[in-house]
Parts: sequence; structure tokens; C-alpha cells
Amino acid sequence: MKQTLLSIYKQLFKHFGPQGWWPAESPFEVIVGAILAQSASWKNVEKAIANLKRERLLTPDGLLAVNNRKLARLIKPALYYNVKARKLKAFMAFLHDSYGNDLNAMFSQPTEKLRKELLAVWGVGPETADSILLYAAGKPSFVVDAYTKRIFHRMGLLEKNPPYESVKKFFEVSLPKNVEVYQEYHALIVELAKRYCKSKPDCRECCIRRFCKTGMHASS
DNA sequence: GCCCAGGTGGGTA
DNA sequence: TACCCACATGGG
Repeated sequence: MKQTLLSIYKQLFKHFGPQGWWPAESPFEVIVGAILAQSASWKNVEKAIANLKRERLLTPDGLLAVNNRKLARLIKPALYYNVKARKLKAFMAFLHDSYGNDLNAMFSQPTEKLRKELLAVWGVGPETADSILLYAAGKPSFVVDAYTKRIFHRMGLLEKNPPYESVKKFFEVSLPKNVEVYQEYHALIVELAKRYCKSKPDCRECCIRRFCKTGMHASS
């Protein structure tokens, strides 16, 4: 099984090239983006981030100080703006209370300890926690999303709708424990899904099958 | 008009 | 554990 996931990774990388995720200017921006990206397209998240930058609020103190109403208005493009304003506030309260707004202090914690702390923050679930660990902190914590479950189920490598933690473990034990590999793999899965799934999750000729036909075999 | 979307939390059985 | 719904909106 080690070979399967690793060889798929190599073929995706060869086909699509390095993705260079996460598209952000700083680790803090990664964290804010990870929360805003919940069930939202990246294009809209970018608009919300741009609004926060324009108002010079894209800092721990800035987001702590701004009132919920204004914050919600600024992040409106990212959908679910009221609930996401609360989530950003909850994270900023955690960062302030636990680490005095010192991201490096937070990142220097052991991965598992920090993961538990992040999951305890209201509004941070497993995918958001792992995105923060992998792309902001640079820790080897594999990110699982709906695309990952869907595509690897279609490939016959996963059950239908498997639990998050079991998918994460499956990838982590099958791949070399390497931050760059984890970062690229998740980004490549998203790229594959975006190109071939569009917004039709049930299409028959979708995802990996088309990738196999047009990409994998042809280019390798 | 209907269904879905890179997620999470809260409720119910 | 496994579902359902809310959160909000735009695009296919």
C-alpha cells in the first residue's frame, strides 16, 4: 500500500507540477485563510483577506479589537460571515490567552499537543487544525478534505465516507513523513478535483478515471 | 427552482 | 456512532 499512495503522488506531481501551497504572505494569513476557507471557494476567501488587509486588521491584535459586526461585513465574500467572524474571534482569543499572540511560541509546541489545543478552539475542526499545522506551522500533519475521501474511494483505496482520522492515518503511514510531500499532495488532490470534478460530485467519468486516461498513463 | 459546495457545531436517535 | 440541520450565497 505504501507504493500505491506514493506512486499516485508522484504521478500527480509529474502531471500538475508543484502547487506551492498555501497561497499566503504569512503564517498568520494562512490561519485566517484556513478558517475563512471552510465551505467556501478560494476566490472569495481572497476577497475577504484583501478587505482585512486594506483595513490593516490582518493581525492578532487587529482581529481581537475589531467588533463582530464590522468583521462580519469585511469577510462577507467568504460566506457564513457571521459564524466565521465568531470563529476568527475564538481563535484570536486562544492565541492571545495561551501564547500571548506569539505564533512562534505556538508553533514550537509538539504537533500532537498543538493539534489537541487547536481542536479545542470553537470553530476549528480537524481539517482546519491540520491545515494550520501543515501550512502555517510547517508540521507533518496530513490534511484530509471531502475531495480526498471522494477520489480515493473511487480508486478503491478507501471505504465510502470514512472517518477523518482513519484517512489521515492511512496517508501518514503510507507516505514518508515529509512536510513538503504532505503539502503538495493535498494541494494536488484539490487541483485534480477542481479540474475534473467541477461541481458535479456524482459524474461517472469523473476525477481519477479521467485523470488515468488523459494524464497518468499518457504522461508517465 | 433545485442541488451542491475544500467545514464545523449542535441536536437527536 | 450516524444522521440532520444551520450557517449564506452563487453557480451549474
